[in-house]
Amino acid sequence: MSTNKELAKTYEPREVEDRIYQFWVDGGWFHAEPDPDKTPYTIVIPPPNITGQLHMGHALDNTLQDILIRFKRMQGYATLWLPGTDHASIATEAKVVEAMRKEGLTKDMLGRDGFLERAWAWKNQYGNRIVSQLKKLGSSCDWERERFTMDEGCSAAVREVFVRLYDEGLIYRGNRMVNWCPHCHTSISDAEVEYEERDGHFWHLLYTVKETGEQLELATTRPETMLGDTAVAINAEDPRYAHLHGCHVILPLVGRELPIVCDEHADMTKGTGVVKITPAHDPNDFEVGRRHDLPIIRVFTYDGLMTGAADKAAADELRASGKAAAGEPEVLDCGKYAGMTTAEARRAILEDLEAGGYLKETEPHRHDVGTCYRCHSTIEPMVSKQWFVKMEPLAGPAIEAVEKGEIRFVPERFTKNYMNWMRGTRDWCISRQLWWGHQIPAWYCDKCGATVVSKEDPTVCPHCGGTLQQDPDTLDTWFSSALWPFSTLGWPNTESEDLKYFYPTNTLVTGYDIIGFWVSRMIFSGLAYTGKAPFQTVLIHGLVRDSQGRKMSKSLGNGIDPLEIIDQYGADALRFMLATGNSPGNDMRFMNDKVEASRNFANKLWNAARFILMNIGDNDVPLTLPTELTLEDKWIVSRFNTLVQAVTENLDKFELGIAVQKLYDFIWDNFCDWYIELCKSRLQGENAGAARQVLVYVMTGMLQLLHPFMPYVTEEIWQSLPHEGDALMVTKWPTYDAALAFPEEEKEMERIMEAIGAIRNRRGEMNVPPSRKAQVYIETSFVDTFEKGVPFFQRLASASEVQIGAAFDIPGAVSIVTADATIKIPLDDLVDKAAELARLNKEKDNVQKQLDGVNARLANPAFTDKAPANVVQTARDQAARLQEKLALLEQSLAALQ
RNA sequence: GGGCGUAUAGCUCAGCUGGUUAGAGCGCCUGCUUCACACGCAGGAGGUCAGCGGUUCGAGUCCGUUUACGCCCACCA
Repeated sequence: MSTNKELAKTYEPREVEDRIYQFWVDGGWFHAEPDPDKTPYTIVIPPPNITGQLHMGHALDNTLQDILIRFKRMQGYATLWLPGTDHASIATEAKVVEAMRKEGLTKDMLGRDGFLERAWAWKNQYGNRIVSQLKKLGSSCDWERERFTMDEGCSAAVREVFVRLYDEGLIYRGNRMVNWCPHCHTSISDAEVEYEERDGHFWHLLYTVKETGEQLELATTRPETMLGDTAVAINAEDPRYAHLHGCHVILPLVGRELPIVCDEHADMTKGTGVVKITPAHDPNDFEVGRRHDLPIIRVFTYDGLMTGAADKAAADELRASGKAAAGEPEVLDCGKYAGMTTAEARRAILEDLEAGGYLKETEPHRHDVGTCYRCHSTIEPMVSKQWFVKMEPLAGPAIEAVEKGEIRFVPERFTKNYMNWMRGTRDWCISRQLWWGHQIPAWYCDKCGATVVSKEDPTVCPHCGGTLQQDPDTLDTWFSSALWPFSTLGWPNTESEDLKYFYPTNTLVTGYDIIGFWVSRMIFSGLAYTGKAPFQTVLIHGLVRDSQGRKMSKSLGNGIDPLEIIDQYGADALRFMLATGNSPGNDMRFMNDKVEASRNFANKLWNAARFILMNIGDNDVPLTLPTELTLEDKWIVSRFNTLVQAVTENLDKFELGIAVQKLYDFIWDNFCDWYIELCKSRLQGENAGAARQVLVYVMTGMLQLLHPFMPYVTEEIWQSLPHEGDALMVTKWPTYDAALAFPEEEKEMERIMEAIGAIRNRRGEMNVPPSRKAQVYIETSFVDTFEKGVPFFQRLASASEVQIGAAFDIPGAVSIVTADATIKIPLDDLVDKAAELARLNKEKDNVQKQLDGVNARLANPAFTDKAPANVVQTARDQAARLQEKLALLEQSLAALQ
């Protein structure tokens, strides 16, 4: 079937993309089903947040995935690219709260159910935006399988895992030090804390020793925590304070008596060697507190204010009721400081300390401050009752799987990154004080205080029949993301056909910035719950930066909208640009020039197709190669054959940037600049049919190889060329064919091309316009080869007539020497004899220099003995060629004089 | 304090397991209304591959070291 039609002079992506995308969708070619006759190839998408808008990072990530998927699909795999979105608990909740705020509403006013209703409405309204944006990019996802981290299946998987881990003792609840974001009003995991360097101070305080009356100097960066101090630590080995063992200090402003404890945490070499201990608000101090069984006194509220009488009363009441869990902190009524923000309290406390003579010194100090990854508020370390996943038993197998090579990172260096993360990680705080997300499947009995953890919602307490309250908290978003590779395929139903067929997945494509957040958690989750590594290869890419190398960010306003780029240059140009000049794991800069170059390339291809179509006209073109191939046919076919092999290999090795470069070079340089030009004379003559066949054959092959990178333009062209089948995207990927390798013809053709290049070069240097044709005499021992090239010299080297022979006596002619021939062109009137002489001499020197170099190597026995035979042979051949060229140059020089 | 990355043409970057004279795009210079394409064609200039040392017959590529920049991790009062 062929559907020839006129193509516009320039490629107009806007008129093509949506139509082609719809055509693919209608064809059902994105959809995958388990097929016993095929091998599966699966990628699960890193689910973008429903709050998100497509940014360059998504564009890169999804372009890479689509390239791999389209490649594998054409190779005949049962290819599944499973799409979906992430509920993004904190981000979404913040958006919904913000929208409510504008209406004067708060969460508390709506209540949990009312709030969730609004959140779902928000999700339904905006959650699909990113999906439609992914489609714009050309992503060939199986949209029939689109998933959401809070859909029924994913939620079931979450509960299954939670209950299982709880039963195995790997999930526990307790009062621990967590990172508290006062702004988002929730705990966050260690991974979600970002450290920022900020200016601060060391405040040197004086605490009076009760027993001796001496003043103990200690430094702190956070004086507002002093109200919660429950001890002062010194090092047992410190001779300066040996006499204070067992003594006490009086806490300034508060008057509380604190023990002086000996603890390794106190470092003799730092400051005065004395540290104040605030177990409720510092991770180190918390540990010191546990070692010495110190009271934990909380002085901040969860809103980041100083605690007051009401807070204390609430805590005391809990305590009195007997329901307080182990390690439940006491709460201080901060008196005059109550209700202040921590920053206000810091100022007030410092003033009071100074007034009381307790502040010895203030010293400027830069230090790292933990901030919330979302809102960048300063994190308050707080003792709080949260749910945790015990990491150590899970990390072991996850480390092993990578060590054993079951999972491979590309590039490999990120293995180290992963290992560091896995080895160093502490227990994972998974509870969040949010409503949007998976509510923790734990219930507490009002009556007997029992904790019930269950997959199904229980109605009454199984122990005493009392009423149950479900834990109000939700799970960390990453808890469900961690299950994504299998929860989306039907797990926990292990009989699911999809799960059996498509899992484990093959390749995970993501940025290095979420190895800790996501990749590592998927790995230990997959191993723990399915017994299998969730994927074989993790292809890591870098960040897309702005043209100055800065991270694209909202606050800088330097982000570039991929959709605008698509609108302006086309999705193919954007994709091609993102895949070009980039190696795995490295950051890249976004530059308009690069997109433009890619757009130009798409247009080049388009015009090559136009040329072919124009020459096809009404003729039928068989989709095979003609029986008789000319020299130039064999050259391009053989080169293409090599290209197929190279590109396939590169793609198999995830060297997408290299593959795309080879395609670019072949299409532009070999095919357009040479082969099409070489064909032109033949297309006018009787042999045009064969030329058309080869043109269509090679063009079709190029379209196939390029399709994963530039799906739209290739499909559009393919549809207008003679073709078989419904769509380029489901044609069979080309394979190397030994019968189409013509190394001899390639060499012959290159001799001719070199000669043409040399002539152009000379004419260019002499500023001879192409319109001035000239006779060309070729002295060569490759007469047959050059005979075949006569029309090429005429068309591409401005030759009028071409003579080929052993020797020509053309007095005053310009002479051009290649390794295979001396070319003489009578352009007497244009020749500056002196310049000609100088040029020939210069070239002779150059050749001589090269020859000397090669000869020196060949004369070195160490080289000839130790270097591989083919390398030595190459050097010998080269020496021979140079020798020959030198001789020809000398002849030309002699003739000139 | 650990770990990692980058340093190649004016700019942005490729260069996989070491092997002829190190490549591309953009920019620059010279020509060209050549019947696909000026989003084009032909030609050209431009690089001691950050410095130093080493391994090797041979190093942009491997090893060591120095410098500059960037990133990640780490509880440092």
